[in-house]
Amino acid sequence: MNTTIPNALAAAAACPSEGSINTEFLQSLVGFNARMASLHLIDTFMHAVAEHGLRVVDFSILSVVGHNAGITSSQLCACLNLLPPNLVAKVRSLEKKGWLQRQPHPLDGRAHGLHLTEAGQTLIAQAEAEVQDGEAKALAHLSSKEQAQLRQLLRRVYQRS
Amino acid sequence: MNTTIPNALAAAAACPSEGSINTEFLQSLVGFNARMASLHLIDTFMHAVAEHGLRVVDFSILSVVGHNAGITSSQLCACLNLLPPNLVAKVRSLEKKGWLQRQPHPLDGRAHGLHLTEAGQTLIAQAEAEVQDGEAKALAHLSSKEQAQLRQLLRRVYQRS
DNA sequence: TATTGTTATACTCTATAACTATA
DNA sequence: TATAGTTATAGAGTATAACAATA
Repeated sequence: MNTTIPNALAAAAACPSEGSINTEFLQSLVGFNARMASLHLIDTFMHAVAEHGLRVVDFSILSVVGHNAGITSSQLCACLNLLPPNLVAKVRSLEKKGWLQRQPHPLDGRAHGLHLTEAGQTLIAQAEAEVQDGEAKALAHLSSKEQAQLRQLLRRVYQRS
Repeated sequence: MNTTIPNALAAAAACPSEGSINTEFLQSLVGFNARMASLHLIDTFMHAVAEHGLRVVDFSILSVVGHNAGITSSQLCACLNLLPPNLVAKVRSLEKKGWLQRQPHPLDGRAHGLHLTEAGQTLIAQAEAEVQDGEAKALAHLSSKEQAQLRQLLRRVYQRS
């Protein structure tokens, strides 16, 4: 007998259609959802900071230095989850662009204190406002209570756990 | 007059100490917190899957293919946020290791349906259990209600926003 | 014409080992 | 001996343009 049509139908049934893809397991993982959400959000403000010639990490560095004048590289690495060798080039390029300065550390001859220049302060003030604005738009469908809840839960995931 | 000591004190005061670093601005961003949380969580189960010779993305690929036999590369790319050229080498290496198979697509001559081998099914079943277990331990300090809340909020961030 | 999968390629990110200057 | 910063380097991740085969 002719089994061509039934087999074809069975084969077609075995092909997940566009909307029917099951990602149930991955979606059950907080880690997967956190990664997808961070990619989505970071993508939104990557374009904003890119207009200033900044990468996302550059933005984070300038922001932390701006709020912590004199911070050292190793302290920056600790709070941004960076490795020291990978920070060197970043600092050098931000210095070259006139936004960051390294000054001798007053208490430790091995270290350098990081400081923003005036141009750096102007830049980061504007960039922070833009980033804040961009995130607000990307999260407009969540209430501010939900946003606060989300921030707090995420912080508890990675702090002293 | 001697201003050495006061200046040194002023300089020392300008050096943020270990615990006093202000990351208030970054912590106010959901995107920053999501990224830190995802890095933390993914790090915990990266070691688990690495013992099977898998990267995190390899794990995601095998898991999705396992739950969606016959899925195409472009569908995989869409749901895992990958670019087609970067999937090619991944699929090839998983095929070479005997966990994945490409079969001619029954309805579209351009495409291939992806399927797990028996070895792939065994592997992913074990890896999924290990990953689930690892995440449960990493999130043990959050109640299951809080974990569910977190998952749901994160999903709303990146889905149809 | 549009789409699937692919090659080639470049750039960025991440990680490790080893060195120097100072503590 | 330990730590801050650095160099060199390797490997993984991410991005774009261009092409062949098929729809």
